[in-house]
Amino acid sequence: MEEAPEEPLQSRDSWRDHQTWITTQDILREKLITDDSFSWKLSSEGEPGYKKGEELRYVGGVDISFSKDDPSKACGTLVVLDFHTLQVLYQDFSFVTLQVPYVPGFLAFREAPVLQQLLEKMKRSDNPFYPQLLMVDGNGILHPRGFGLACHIGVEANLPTIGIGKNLHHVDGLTHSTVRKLLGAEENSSKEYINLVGCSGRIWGVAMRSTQGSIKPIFISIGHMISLQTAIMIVQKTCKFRVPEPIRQADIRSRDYIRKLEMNGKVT
DNA sequence: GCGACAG
DNA sequence: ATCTTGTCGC
Repeated sequence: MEEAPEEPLQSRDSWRDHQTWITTQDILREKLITDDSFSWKLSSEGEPGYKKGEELRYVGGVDISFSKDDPSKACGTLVVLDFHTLQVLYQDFSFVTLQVPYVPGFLAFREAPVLQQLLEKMKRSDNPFYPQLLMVDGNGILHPRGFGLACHIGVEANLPTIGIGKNLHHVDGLTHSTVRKLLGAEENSSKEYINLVGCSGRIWGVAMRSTQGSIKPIFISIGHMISLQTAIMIVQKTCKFRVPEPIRQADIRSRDYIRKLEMNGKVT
């Protein structure tokens, strides 16, 4: 007669968190700026009356890598590159234990805190290399509620951001096969990128062949305070390989950092 | 109903 | 995200 089915306590809690997260995203999204809203210029050449120091120079990149032994141990990384030379001017790491799980659509609640802390540390110390623009390993508005990790960090740090996805997050009917079809289409064969138009007609970003002849695209979407057109241009100018340098350097150095820790047995 | 689903 | 070597080609 003991028929009371085991109350799924954990699912009740995670449902509550889930709703809180959605509310948070909806509130923060009201502050999102989706066009160019920065003081620097892209091409200072020939611009009448531009002031030196106003052009884009410091481009940041953030990424997180994980321990292979303990998936909750992670290394958040922030790098800043010179926009023109693509040389790394600054790097910083934060080794942390993450308590929040990865849930598709809620990546920011897992990864944003560490990355924001790295930005904050740089700003507090008035570091001259503080980024004028940040590229994020994860999507911007290409997200179920139009507010991915890049938007989240952009709004909370009040910084222009661009979202870079290495895989497509299925949104508004966009699928892997949709993109394959579009990129493979004859009329698009010469284009470097194609708009990601969902069933609703909304443009969520672009799929870009960042390297000549590369099959696997990257997915660019706006984060905060930047237009898609400008974002595309900047990504193109920072791509030596498939992934733009700020993201790639953050990724490489982040893995390197965590690998060295594991070598010294500091993780396990 | 089942599966898909950034990192 | 992470587990993983060599290998084919410019």
